Amino acid sequence: MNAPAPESKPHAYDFAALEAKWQAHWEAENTFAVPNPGDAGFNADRPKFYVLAMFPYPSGAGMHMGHALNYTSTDIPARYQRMRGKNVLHPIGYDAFGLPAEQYAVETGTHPAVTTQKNIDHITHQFKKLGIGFDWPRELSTTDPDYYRWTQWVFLKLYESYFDPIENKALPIDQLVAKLQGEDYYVGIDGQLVYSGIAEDLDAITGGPLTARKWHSLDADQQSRLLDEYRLAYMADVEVNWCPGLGTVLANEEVTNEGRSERGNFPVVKRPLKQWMLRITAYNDRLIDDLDLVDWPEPVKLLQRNWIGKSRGAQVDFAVDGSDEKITVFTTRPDTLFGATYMVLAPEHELVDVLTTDAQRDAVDAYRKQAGEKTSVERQQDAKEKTGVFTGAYAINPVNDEKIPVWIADYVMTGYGTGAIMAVPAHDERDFAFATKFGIPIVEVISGGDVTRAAFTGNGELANSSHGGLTLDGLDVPAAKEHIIAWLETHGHGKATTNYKLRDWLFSRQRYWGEPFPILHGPNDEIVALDESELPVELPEMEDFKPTAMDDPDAPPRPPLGRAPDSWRVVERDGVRYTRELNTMPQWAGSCWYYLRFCDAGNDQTFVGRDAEKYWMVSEKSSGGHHAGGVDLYVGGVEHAVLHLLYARFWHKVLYDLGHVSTPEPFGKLFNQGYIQEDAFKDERGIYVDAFAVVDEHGTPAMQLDRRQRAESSFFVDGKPVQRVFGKMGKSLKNSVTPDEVIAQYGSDTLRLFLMYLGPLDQSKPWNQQDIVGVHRFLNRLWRNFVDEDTGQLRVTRDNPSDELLRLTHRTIQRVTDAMEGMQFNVAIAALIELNNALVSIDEVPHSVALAIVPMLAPLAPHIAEELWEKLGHVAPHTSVADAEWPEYRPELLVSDTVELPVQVNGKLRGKVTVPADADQADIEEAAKAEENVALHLQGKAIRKVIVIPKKLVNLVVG
RNA sequence: GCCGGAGUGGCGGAAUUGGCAGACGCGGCGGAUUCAAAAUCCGCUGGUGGCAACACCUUGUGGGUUCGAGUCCCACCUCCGGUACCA
Repeated sequence: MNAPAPESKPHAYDFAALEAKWQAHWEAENTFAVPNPGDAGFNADRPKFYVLAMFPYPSGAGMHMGHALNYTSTDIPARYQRMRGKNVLHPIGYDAFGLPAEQYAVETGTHPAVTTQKNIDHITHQFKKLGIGFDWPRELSTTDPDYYRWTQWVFLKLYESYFDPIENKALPIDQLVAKLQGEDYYVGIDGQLVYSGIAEDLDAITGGPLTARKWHSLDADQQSRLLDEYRLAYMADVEVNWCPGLGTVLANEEVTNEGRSERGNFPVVKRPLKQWMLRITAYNDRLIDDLDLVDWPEPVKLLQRNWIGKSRGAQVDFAVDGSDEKITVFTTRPDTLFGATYMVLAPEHELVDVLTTDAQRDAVDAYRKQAGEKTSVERQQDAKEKTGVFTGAYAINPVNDEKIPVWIADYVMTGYGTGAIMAVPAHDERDFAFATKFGIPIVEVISGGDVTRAAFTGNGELANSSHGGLTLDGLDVPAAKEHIIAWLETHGHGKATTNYKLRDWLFSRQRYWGEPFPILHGPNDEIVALDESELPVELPEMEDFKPTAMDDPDAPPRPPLGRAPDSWRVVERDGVRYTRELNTMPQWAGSCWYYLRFCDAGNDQTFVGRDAEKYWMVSEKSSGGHHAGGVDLYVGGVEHAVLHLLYARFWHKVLYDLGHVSTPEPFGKLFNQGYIQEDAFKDERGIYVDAFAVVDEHGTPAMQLDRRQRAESSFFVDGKPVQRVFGKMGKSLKNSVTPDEVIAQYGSDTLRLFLMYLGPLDQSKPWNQQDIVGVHRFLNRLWRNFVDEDTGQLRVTRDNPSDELLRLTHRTIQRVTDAMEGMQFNVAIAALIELNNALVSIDEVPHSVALAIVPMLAPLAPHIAEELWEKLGHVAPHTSVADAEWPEYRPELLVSDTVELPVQVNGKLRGKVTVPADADQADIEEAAKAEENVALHLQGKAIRKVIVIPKKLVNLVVG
């Protein structure tokens, strides 16, 4: 890229100098640090505005254009709201734990803390070069012990709490113990708690006096295990994605569709391991219901609802022929029970071994082995071609006592429902495909389709559904559901239930670079939580923090902290040797509550001070009860729609239940900004071409060279077709531009404007480098309108603007203000350009126009706005434009005695009339008919109807 | 397959929410400056016809509601994103 041409004029727009000047000023003055309630300088009269961009992972590559877009898009509303007179909290931090830093450290032999700090310094410098107005004193990193001390503290709160089913909220576990001691609860079947106050028929619910027990009848070990069943943080044997090659478990999203690790491409196997889990499923309903409280994009809410996946249906018990076992299934279609012609268990289902007959054992074992080795891609391919094997066992359909075969098949999964289904081939597409393949009977129980050809899943009238005293025939689907569920419940064959897709959150990682758990393990496997006063548990210094890779997928995991020195690993208390928990928390942990820490980042007494939390998190609207409060504007990519945003809501609700925060939801308003796409292009020889010399028309990208390139190169030809490659941004693909390069060439004001001008903020759009000159020209033109480039004199006059300019100015104020409120920064910039273009032809800018345009520019292009504001000199020296008032839209200035109306004939514009503003309809009608061009078009035709929309238009209907 | 989002000039995109479609920018064309180019500045630029004034056409396709539709309703097509045997 060419260096900027040397400026010939002594007072030309020198972005490099003035940006450096104002960045130094903001830094020296701490302009964007905002005081908390109780601090010096805190102004309680101002409303608050808490705006937050999802904090970055500080990678070695530094900031890319997506980051620049994200943080500019919060800086603009932050500066705008500040000018609207609010106390604005706009903080920044770093989500710095995680695998990339650890891997980089392993490769280079540098400690992750060192590389992390280096990366943070780099990105911090880039933020400052971009001119983002962050509240720097509140800066934090999740890797800082002063921060993760409180992450550990929240974990303790989770561990020390349970979810009370009656109160529908988290309570301290002590309260559960008190209730159990007070005999408010029985311990029923499977250890579930039964509240004695609501149990009318206790025996039925608790499984009878033999299984229902009181707290005191349990020994100490049983008591503690029972409590563990209820804690929000608990240890359990769970099926996890175990990656032997990396020596760690992986989250689902870290596993590719091919069943391999995203990093390193190692095989990943399912295996049961004892891991920490968080009971997010206790909050299923509240996580769904409270979405109504927040102002989020509907698609994101929907994504979360689908992710939680609530479905209502019934549990039905099927007796097994010749056995005491029963198979429990979940179904959303209990109305089709009479059409159940076989059962399917997931291959991993615990009853498979018990039920399989000797004759079928070999076939079943072979199938299970093969199913277990299937990758998810193969499973997907099997979605059409069903596989399975008969176990030899038969179940008994409770509604008609018919014997139906029990199969195993991998189209039924362990993870959902009970891992077993009743199969109704007539009314379920998957069952239909399976039954057709294996010759299982298809019984139609709902009319309306042709079940010899395809499953019918719609509503219709029940048929073939009578046996004994039970009949569903003639009912429609919803009525049949209701009827059959009542029947199942009275006959003890099942009950209405609700099922969720969401699983509890696997919270252990076998990694070094994460938060250590505040947990000790005793010699008898007992779990001991540390006391708050013992936090933080700092990561030990270690030479070798590499995860242990292994070949044997069944070998026990060996987390890196297992190699920590004994001084860290072993804790002695009262002569008993305890070992610290050796796993660390996943990367999501730190981001679950960072927005709270920003309210009171320096507090070393508590995770967030009461008053600070109340001030920043409780919005004015939330007192009305229709708004959840929380962060006023949270901006980030949709990729976090279900993970981070769900996890954070869960933690927040626990903290809310326990009385530590004031709002039920963390993020009142969410805005998803789009991605910047970085296309790359190859020509026919497979050689990457400069992405900036490619135009894309109708999806067929082709070379388009500008005049200079055409002159220079005989090799590349205009119109030569090239192939689009969706490659990663990078030098090798010739499509990479860093913010630093653009800032060096055009300045950060230009970059900021350009990023916003690319298109609507919530849409993804390609980086189109050649367009950048447009906004750069705008800033240059603006500068020239205000400053004489030869003398440096301000070209501003005290004269009043012309009516036309005054009108344009106020229309611009209105448009820019609306655009700011609606996050339509591209529209705001367009309006400012239009106003600025109107100034080109006049000698001097009227003072009143200057006082409108400069503040409006300030959130978007703050450096040049500061410089011009200072030159305007109508404010005290060293007062930042950031403290200027937003210009007021004064519609009364636009009121005119007359109004110009478009006149249409049959809906087509034929002329214009100017009438007095207070003209009545008859006057307007007369004027319209008299208009020259209109009269021409009327030409004697009869006017059938006249539509007059006051202050908008006149339409004459003829013919 | 299901769910969600979007289709407007050569391109990115505006359109006060039913009222002059194409703001603003890029690109293109023409001009100024320059020895020449880059950069910069000025003008023109949706399509078709016409020397012109002007006329007609135009918001993915087809229909509908309305005095009037890019905007609302119905059907369809295409692209992008999410998800995937969830019983």
